[in-house]
Amino acid sequence: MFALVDGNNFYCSCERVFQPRLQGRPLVVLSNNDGCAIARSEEAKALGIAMGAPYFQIKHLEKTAGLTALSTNFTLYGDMSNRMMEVAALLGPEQEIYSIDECFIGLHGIAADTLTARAWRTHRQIAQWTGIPNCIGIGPTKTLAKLANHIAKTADRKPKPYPHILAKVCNFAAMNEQQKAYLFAKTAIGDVWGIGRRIARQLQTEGVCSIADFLQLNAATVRKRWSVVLETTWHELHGQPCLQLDNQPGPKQQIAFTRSFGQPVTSQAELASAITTFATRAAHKLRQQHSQTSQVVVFARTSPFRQGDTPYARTIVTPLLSPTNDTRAIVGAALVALQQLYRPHIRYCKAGVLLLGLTERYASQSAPQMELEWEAPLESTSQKARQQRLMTALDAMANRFGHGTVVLGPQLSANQQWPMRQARQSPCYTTRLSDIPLAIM
DNA sequence: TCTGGGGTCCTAGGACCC
DNA sequence: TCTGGGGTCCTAGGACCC
Repeated sequence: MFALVDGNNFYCSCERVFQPRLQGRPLVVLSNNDGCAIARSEEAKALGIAMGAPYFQIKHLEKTAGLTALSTNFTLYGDMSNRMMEVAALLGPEQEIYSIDECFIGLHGIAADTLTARAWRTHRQIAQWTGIPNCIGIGPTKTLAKLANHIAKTADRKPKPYPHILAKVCNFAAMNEQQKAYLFAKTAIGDVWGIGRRIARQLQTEGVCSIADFLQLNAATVRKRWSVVLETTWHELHGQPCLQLDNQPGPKQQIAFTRSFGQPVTSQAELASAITTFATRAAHKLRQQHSQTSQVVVFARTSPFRQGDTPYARTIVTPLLSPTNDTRAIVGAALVALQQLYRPHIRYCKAGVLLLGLTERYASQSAPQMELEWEAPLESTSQKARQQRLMTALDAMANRFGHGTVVLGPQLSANQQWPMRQARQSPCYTTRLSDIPLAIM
């Protein structure tokens, strides 16, 4: 058995913990650059604000409907997430942290008839100890646990189609076949984890609208007509587990640092400044997980929304001679790519750096890829050691004093217009001494 | 005027091998 | 004029997730 624990409207709920005046009122948290709504309170949803709605289209609701819009504060959300996960972990012996606001819990060894009561206790503990409202779904597969969680959330806020008794905590294992059949018939196929808009539309044109319809299909047909991925979902919905709990995720296989610009960027120096920053940050992430990269990808593009601008988008992949974790080598490769990519008179609105072909820095089994080079000898061991000490020092300064305390030259070469707009960010209540809230007795 | 960021997995097709 | 069969590895692109 699996449980899925999920914080409701997570970013909004984190803000409300420290600003109780936002309780019961429409609230959205905006994406970077205060671009669009990426989290909405129930009251904001009731105003008809869609996920991803551009801020400039909903701004008027601040005056007319009491809407509050906040910039993202990932430091706060990350810390609140850690606290929620610690409490959620008490539900069972194993935990997979699936995203910032949800985790799977492996429930093996726990008596089936105690599961629902146990989940209710965890639900209340998370609410009481962290202030985050949450829902818990339980099922014999991960997909069914996700589905149970979806039902628990929906039943909590709407009277239809699910009975209110399933609100907040929903346990498939505690239901009889008739009850399950009712829920499968009432749930749209697109609400299932792993079935996105594309596949849902294709299924609907074949007359498959509900989960019940989908379960009627033949597994082989599903695989042939769609994919092995969808067949997995089919088995999981039938109660046959295919997806394991992954409680020890390995290092990431790719690392990205990309940003939209607050204002369009046209000059090469400014773009080089941005790319240098992005590559520096990506290299920092790379070292934090003790990896090295063998491919640096740089892209830049115009806005898909601005009509009248000449559309332009290019991606350049640069393979490296040998894997590295050195910021200077990664920035160097990225800037060479930028020279090939750059065109004047283009209004760039988004750019990024991706690191691919990641390997473990200290992998003992395999010998590292070496350079075949006649002229210059390979870097000496002492050079490598010095280089690593330099990177360690850079990371220590970034971690202690912040990114941008020490930077490579190209990052400074332009008056930086590209940093993000974040006009309305809340304090880092839980992670910065000066931001800790005061309780006046 | 103003529209996010960071991931994973699978598959088809090309390059290359013997 | 006529030109095999069976593999692996890599990459780009598409689908999905939060």
